[in-house]
Amino acid sequence: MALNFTGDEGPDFQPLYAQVKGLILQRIIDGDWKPDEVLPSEFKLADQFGVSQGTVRKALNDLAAENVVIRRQGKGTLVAANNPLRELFHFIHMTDREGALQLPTSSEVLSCERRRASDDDLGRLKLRRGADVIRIERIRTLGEKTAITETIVLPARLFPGLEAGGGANVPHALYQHYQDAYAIAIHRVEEALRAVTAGPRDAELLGLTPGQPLLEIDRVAISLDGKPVEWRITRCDTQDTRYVSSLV
Amino acid sequence: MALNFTGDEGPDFQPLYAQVKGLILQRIIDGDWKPDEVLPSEFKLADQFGVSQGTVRKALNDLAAENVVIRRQGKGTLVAANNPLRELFHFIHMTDREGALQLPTSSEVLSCERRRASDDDLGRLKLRRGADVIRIERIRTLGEKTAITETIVLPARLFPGLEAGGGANVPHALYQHYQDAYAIAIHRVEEALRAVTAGPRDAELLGLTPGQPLLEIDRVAISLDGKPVEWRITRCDTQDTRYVSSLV
DNA sequence: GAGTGGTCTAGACCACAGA
DNA sequence: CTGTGGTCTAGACCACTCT
Repeated sequence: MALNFTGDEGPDFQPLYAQVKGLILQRIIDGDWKPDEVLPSEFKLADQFGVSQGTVRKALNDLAAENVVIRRQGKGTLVAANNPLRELFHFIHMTDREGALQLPTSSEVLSCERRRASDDDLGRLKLRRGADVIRIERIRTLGEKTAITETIVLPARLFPGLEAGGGANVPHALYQHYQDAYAIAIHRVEEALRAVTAGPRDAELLGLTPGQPLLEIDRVAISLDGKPVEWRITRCDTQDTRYVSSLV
Repeated sequence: MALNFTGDEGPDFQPLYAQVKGLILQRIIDGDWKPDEVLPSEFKLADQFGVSQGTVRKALNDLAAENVVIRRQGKGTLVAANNPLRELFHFIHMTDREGALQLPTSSEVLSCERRRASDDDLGRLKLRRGADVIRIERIRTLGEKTAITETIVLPARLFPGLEAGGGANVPHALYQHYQDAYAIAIHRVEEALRAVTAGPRDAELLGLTPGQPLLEIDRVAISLDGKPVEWRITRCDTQDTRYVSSLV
């Protein structure tokens, strides 16, 4: 066991429960336990790691607070999966005027191709110069209306073959696809918002007149191991919708 | 002690630690312990409530996770105060292009008056028909530039005298003022964003040409006891700034 | 040195899910 | 019925803050 017990505390000392948490997280990242699978019980993990059940419990509760696992009494501790429900709770922020969550209902891929990463791509996705990316353009509907244009940039190395067929393989629910087809779990997203004016292309795609205001959402999606794996720019008509953000 | 122990579990049964948490929260709301004051130690609270120290600990840790209190080893458990630092961490979302937090540096009150609440005011602040509100209009600077117009609506009953002198008493840091002058602690905010076009008045105040896009932030601030106490509409020029939102 | 919260352990009983 | 996580308790030792 590689755990630090009291006595050999180095400069990067971590409490036992944090070490246990890290080990469990690593095994989830490695795919030892896959999404929707049940982890061993607290007592079994405690035996494996040579710590008390209470210490494992704290580690698991921390991971649950970070939405890495889901704990259910009587059932066990599951690895969180990027299913539509999770997406709704964690990654959807658009609502209608009354505040009810609006999940995009469909999408149409306009283009999908592999190309050399631009400087912006390199910066956002922390790639090395010369890396390739897959770039997808699509439009999405919110409610009844085509209200969203999206440009999605992915490291080509992580998503081999995704660009095949010009986007014929690209489903609507991308995060679920990343998980199921590439074993990449989106853990959290960082978003930066601004107001922009619709250019001629946006206006045409969304049926607006150029110059109308759009909400631009610049989102980087971060995987379980903390690396940026998707950069997405969403432009959204907010005449009938809102972006909600409830913060403490 | 009004605590439910095992046996008299009604339909609204709550675990002990949740009951203790509620009692502590209520005493903070009542002002028994004021912002920046130290609560009694875990053992003293455990004695007062007739539970074990571990149960109090869980209650306090929960309150700390909700930013109601701050726990410091060796020092004690403090009631969270709306100081500039807290404001920066919890309520500021504007950054510059590089992502560094931009806190508004100054403000100028344009108008401040008491009036009958509009229908929108009633809905947002959950007031009864006929209630009065205080309505403040001001502009704020971000970095070097006047980039923000704000309309703030407050229930007049909660903030007596705030409108005196047409806003001469209205300082820049409002949440701190609510806390210090009116004992009202802003606990969290709910925000809804959309993109709008600058009207003639916005354009004039911010030095823009009408029609330019602005980010509109519609924010309701919620006090510790869960009631809406401020409604604020912020319009912001996002040419040089971004609104950040980091969500799990 | 005295007092605080932070960590770790051990054991008890309960509520829930599923065979 | 068995096994799971949820709650509650009790006690030990450590790290930090302040006097």
